[in-house]
Amino acid sequence: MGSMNIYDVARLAGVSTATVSRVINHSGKVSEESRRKVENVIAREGYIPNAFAHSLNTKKSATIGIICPVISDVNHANPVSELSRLLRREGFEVLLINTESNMESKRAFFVSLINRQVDAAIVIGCNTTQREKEDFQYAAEHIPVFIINGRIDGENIYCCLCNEAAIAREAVRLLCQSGHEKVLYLYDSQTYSGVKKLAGYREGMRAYSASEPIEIMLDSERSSFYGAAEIVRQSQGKLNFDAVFTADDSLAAGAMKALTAMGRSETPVIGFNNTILGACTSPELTSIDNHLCQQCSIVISTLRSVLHGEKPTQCLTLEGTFCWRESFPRPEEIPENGENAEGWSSFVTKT
Amino acid sequence: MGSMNIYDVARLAGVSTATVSRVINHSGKVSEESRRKVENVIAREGYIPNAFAHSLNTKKSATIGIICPVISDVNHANPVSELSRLLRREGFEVLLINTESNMESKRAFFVSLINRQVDAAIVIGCNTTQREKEDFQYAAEHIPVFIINGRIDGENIYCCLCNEAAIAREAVRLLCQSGHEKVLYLYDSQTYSGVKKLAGYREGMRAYSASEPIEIMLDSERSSFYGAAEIVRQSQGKLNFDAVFTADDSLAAGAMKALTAMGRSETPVIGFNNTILGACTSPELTSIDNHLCQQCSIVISTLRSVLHGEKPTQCLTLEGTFCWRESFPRPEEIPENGENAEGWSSFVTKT
DNA sequence: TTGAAAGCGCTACCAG
DNA sequence: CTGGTAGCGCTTTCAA
Repeated sequence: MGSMNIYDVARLAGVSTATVSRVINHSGKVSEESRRKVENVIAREGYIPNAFAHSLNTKKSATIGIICPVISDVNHANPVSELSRLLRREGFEVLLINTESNMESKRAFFVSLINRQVDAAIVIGCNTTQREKEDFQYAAEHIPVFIINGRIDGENIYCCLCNEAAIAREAVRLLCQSGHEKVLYLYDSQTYSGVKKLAGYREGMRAYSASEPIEIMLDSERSSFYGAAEIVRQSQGKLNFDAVFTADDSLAAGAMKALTAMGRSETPVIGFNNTILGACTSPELTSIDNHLCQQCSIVISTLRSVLHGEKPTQCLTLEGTFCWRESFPRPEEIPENGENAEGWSSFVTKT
Repeated sequence: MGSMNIYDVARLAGVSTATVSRVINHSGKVSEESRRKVENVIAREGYIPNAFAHSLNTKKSATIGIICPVISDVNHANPVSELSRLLRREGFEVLLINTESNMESKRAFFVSLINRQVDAAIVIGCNTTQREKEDFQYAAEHIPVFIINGRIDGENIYCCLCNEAAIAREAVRLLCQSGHEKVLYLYDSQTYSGVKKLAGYREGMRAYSASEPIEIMLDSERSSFYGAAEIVRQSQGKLNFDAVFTADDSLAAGAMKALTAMGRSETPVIGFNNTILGACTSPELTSIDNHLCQQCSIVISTLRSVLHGEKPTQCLTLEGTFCWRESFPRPEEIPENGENAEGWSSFVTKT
């Protein structure tokens, strides 16, 4: 049974608990014979050490907390999957907190993680409120905090994000310069990332379009797919747009569904986040990849170095890239004066 | 800083650690004045108790382990989301293990959870191998084990699942009786659930079709969407089928994509698991709902009663239901002799 | 209602 | 290389 402890093992193996501990943790010198005796007893009795007692001494739990807003959203599930894969490889377990909402205060979640002695917290996305900033700084007084696809500056806080504003602006440019200046923008989140995308859209419209921005913010509590479909359907005759750009593929998929039903399937549509949804729709969806997966591996390597006592760069930014599909095929290059739109590789910049 | 312990709080509040402990855990009698003093110190100093030291004494961690094969798969992300929501409501944290594969031995994962003293393990899906069975029974010697959408019998193991074989058989019946007897079945997993669906398909073909089963198992390591699309495309002129039934919506979506490209978009298609994918495709996908979400809440209530020392029913089975959409509209009812195909509600049966 | 003190299971230091 | 032992931070008798 599971009710065996290190004293039992020591007794059965005829050694001290100190020796058993050394064998279990591969620490210190142990004679071949002692090791063999201890390992035999452990295997025979099926002894499993108590990680709590261990951590109480070492002050390390080998556990990382991940805070994510909505794990059922593929944009969060993918990073959680990638992070847990990488963390397992490094010998960490994952304590997962699904906040179920973006805007709620994270204070209690951080307390929960600190209470459980996680070695670090990784947060997927963040907001732009003052409160959010304070919550992160509070947590960072106890444990290092890492942010994927979001940014908050502060001691002991490390971020990795995508320059989504720039690529959103670029998307608008391409839409406009291919003759579609009335770009409808659909979004449903006000996270850091959401704010940046919106800003990029607005900049793009200001720079390249003769018409005013046409933005619609959907209720983030509802399904983005159905919400977007409904909005586009209702826009019939009211809204005057000739292209659609969205903050997420699911919004784009919904919009396309409605457009097709309205006989406007030729309207250019660009989504965001490059999910599998884009391949399922017809026409297939052109989308923007914010390289979440790569952000994860960057964060993990930053985490590793922080836990080793180093002081790595606190904020890294990737550039987004287009994934061209049918809903807006790659346009002939229309270079902006002097600029070159090529080179949207996953180039890493320090800040 | 976080380096404060219960002794510091006791000293600052002018009471003993026992009293502080009582205040924190709302246990035992504490005078109003002592309580106030302690609470003030805790609030002022931002003291966060060490959950490990607590659990070392109480032998309860208020943590549940969830083992799921591939969290980036929406069929697993949804249950994890629902489970974590329900568990949080009950005061539990979640230790998440993403196994990244279905077939690997779960032994090490269980050990990891037991080592971390979780109060119970919830596993999403399971296999049918002898090894799997042994792993579960091993784990169940230490902690109660709960299975969502899978079944393994044994002491201290509790399951909730959907009668997927029955509804798969029913799907085949409806396809056949509406004039499509050459049903192609696409699948890519050999889990308990996968095996049952396949069995249902075979039974259905035996009972209602004049032709032999046409089954293709795809490589589960590859994308099911693209894999299915490729298989169907390659089947051109080789395979003779007039309907498609798949073990998952993503396979169905891929198949439909290929069918449309081949000018066969009128071919009936039925998917499984009723995901959002089905709404994005065109034509929209008829699918089967195995009520995973409901399974989660059943498992959580079972878990609650097990942790309270009760002995609830060990296995509960739900019936699946059809979600009718364009790819195979609800047929006029074609009752089997005497039977009635109505009533696919989420009826719960005991075993 | 309170506090002293003996653990919970394990680690790590120190002496041998 | 080994073992004795004093903690890690908290809970929980048991007496007061």
